[in-house]
Amino acid sequence: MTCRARPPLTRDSVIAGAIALADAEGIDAVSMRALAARLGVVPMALYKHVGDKEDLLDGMVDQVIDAFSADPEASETAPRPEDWRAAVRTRLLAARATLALHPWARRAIETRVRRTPAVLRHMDALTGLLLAGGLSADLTHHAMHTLGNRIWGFSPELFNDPGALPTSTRSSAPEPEPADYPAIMRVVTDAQQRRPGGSCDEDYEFVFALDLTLDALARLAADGWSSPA
Amino acid sequence: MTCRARPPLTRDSVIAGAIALADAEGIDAVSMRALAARLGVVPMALYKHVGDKEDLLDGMVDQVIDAFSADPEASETAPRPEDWRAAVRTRLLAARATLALHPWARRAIETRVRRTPAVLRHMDALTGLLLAGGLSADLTHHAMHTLGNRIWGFSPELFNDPGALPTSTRSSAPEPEPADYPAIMRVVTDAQQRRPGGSCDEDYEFVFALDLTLDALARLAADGWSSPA
DNA sequence: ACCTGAACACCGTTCAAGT
DNA sequence: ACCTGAACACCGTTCAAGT
Repeated sequence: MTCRARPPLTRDSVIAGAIALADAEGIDAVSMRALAARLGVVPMALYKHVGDKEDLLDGMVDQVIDAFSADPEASETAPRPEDWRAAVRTRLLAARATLALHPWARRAIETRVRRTPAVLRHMDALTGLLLAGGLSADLTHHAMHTLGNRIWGFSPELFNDPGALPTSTRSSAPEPEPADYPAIMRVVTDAQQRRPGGSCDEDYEFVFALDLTLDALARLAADGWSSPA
Repeated sequence: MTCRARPPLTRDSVIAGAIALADAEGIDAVSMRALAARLGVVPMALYKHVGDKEDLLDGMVDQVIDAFSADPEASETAPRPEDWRAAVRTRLLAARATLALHPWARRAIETRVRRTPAVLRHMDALTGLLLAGGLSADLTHHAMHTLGNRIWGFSPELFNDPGALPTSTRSSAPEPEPADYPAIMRVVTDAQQRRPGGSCDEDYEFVFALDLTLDALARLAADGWSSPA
């Protein structure tokens, strides 16, 4: 006899379970076995719904990106093509807001190699905004590369240890002394005076880099930049 | 009786072995057990020289970065502080050349969280070039964040599948049709006409983004930019 | 000081079988 | 169609022991 009615698994419910697990316990806790246990099922049951673990991770990223690539509001926020900078900015900040809900997604996106539908949809929307803004196809291409991972709403982590900056190897060798890195210390000291909390304001750095890039691209576009050779 | 004289392991030789293994078979082939086998030793012998696998990976990244953070020529190439843009450019292209020899290093760097001595040395040298060039500590800080992973000589991968662009989920759902992504197709078609090989010229994209960023920073510095509020 | 052997608690994935 | 059980070939790491 069937003991308890359990809604049958689907690809989406398996992926949603994996996202919930990653949100709760981090991406390292997402193993096929742990996910199966959480869904009240034997590990092998998952393989009817996802091809393998890579496919599961692709699905997780796709489902998260869907939240902003589906894009309910982008059509309202970019009525005029000449506002492409504002439109791009809005879209990338929306991506950033979504990603903030799923801290594991940043690293997961970096390691994905497959281009899933939601990923393509977001990239296409962004590319479309640049083209509509009057950038040439060539300049648009370079613009996408220059934006890089910032199209997903995150910047690379630079000083990424929470808290203290200089950390060292576990064994051997001289411990890194602050005095050995005077230039870094000067910058860090300045930043700490400006922001007593201590570490970097990642949101500010994201916007700074984004606006710097968009400004520079707008200038190239206005100058009628075209590829050398 | 000792059968064959084997030079005793050291931390550096263990790490060098891991780098050789990663170069030959990829980073996924680097397991403690496979590395031990390659070094003709039992897995547990490694733990006398590295703390754990994380420490091994930190060591690998550190040893690779050492190749350009040790920096024999940088002192010659940046004699005049006002040439900071050229000096930064040279240093990052050197980093890129080193990284090209170790394709696995890109992903390894992205996942590292520890700041090892060679990492700090490179960051400090770069920070120093910007400060010497007359950028304020604050602007230098934002510059480092803006450069992001490009300080290690790589850009984020955007269309990173070798060959064809649109790839899909393994199962279910509509296969992504090129027609669904008209903006991407326009850009890709344009790029392919320009470069019949097909895919992106990663070297060109790296330099494009780097110069765009350096130009924009130089302009801010010349305008005496300072942080709002 | 440096290396070994056996064991523990995990992985992802296959295959053949159940309902 | 969907799920199960047992097994395979791996992991990283601990502990107590060897030389």
